[in-house]
Amino acid sequence: MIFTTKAEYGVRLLVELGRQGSENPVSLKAIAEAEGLPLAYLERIVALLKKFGLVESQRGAHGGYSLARPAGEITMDEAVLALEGVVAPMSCFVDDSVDRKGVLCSHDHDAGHGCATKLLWTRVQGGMVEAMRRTTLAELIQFSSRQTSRQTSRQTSPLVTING
Amino acid sequence: MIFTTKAEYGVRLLVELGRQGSENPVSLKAIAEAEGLPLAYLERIVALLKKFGLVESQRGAHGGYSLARPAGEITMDEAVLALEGVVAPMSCFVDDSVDRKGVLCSHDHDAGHGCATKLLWTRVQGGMVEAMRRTTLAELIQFSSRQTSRQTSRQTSPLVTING
DNA sequence: GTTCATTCCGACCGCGTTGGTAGGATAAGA
DNA sequence: TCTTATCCTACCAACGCGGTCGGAATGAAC
Repeated sequence: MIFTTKAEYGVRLLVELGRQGSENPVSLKAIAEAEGLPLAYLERIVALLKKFGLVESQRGAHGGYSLARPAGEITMDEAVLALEGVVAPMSCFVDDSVDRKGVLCSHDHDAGHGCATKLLWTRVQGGMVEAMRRTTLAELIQFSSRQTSRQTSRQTSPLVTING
Repeated sequence: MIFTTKAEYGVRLLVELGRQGSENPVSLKAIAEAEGLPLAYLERIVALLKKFGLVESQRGAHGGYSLARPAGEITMDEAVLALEGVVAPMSCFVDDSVDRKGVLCSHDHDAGHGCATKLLWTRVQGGMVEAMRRTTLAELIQFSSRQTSRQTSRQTSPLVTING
């Protein structure tokens, strides 16, 4: 499994928050009951989202959480980054779009030829990040509302079956 | 981290195998020493590749492993599938390109609206699988050979930095 | 100003997976 | 028959995950 339940629960939490509108903050208890998730665990998860500035909190009675921005301006790469930390295919993987020293890798001992897997992990990460960046929270809210009705015709990516 | 060292070691093993040409089989010991990887662990990893039909083995003295197919015909989605098993973003994620029942998800209890994260995970998996399918073993071999020379100009995907 | 609902915070903990190791059985060339 | 290699199973420590617990701080309501 790629992501942990932090990403799953956290995104669902965001969706639930966005679904409520932006009137008054929603308590975690309400969300936990609506989604059937453990409250104490959700507390720790929402802290990640707050630290990253995706949600705002109101303490005390009638307090709760609300989106810090409109759902259309929250992309999933932000959310997942906040929830899971840096998403990298491999522990040795360092994105060298910043520091261009060629191949930064713990396996550089095999002198002569560089890290053989670098190209692969770069592409994989690129594909994932691109998919997350073009998905907004607003889309997820809309998607989860019109479920079970008609089939979503606009399939953005060809969806190759891997587990079949 | 998305993948475990199985994928890392396994792909490096394949690259090393492809680099040797297809004359006679290469022993794991040679690969382990070349890549600085634990031999006993490599044995278990190569077993996965063999079970999936990506490598062939020759037992006994002067035995070893060799690619079952030309490197250009081995795509990385096969390799990763053999090494890591089914790659899914989330444990509840089921690819419904086969069985179209709408949203198959363990979180279907929230009646009315479907699984909110389904769209996201579908896109993420699609992006990953696509990236792996278009990457052949031959590419990795070629890539790892011309390392440290000039910069690879043809960057297939825009590679957005996420950990910056 | 007490009460209650809520966010906030840190410690704890069982469990499964990961990344190895150990030891041997089997096969085949010299 | 010795050596080199694949094969196979069991074992193990360390770590992360998913979750709980207990208790602060905070603020609205009465």
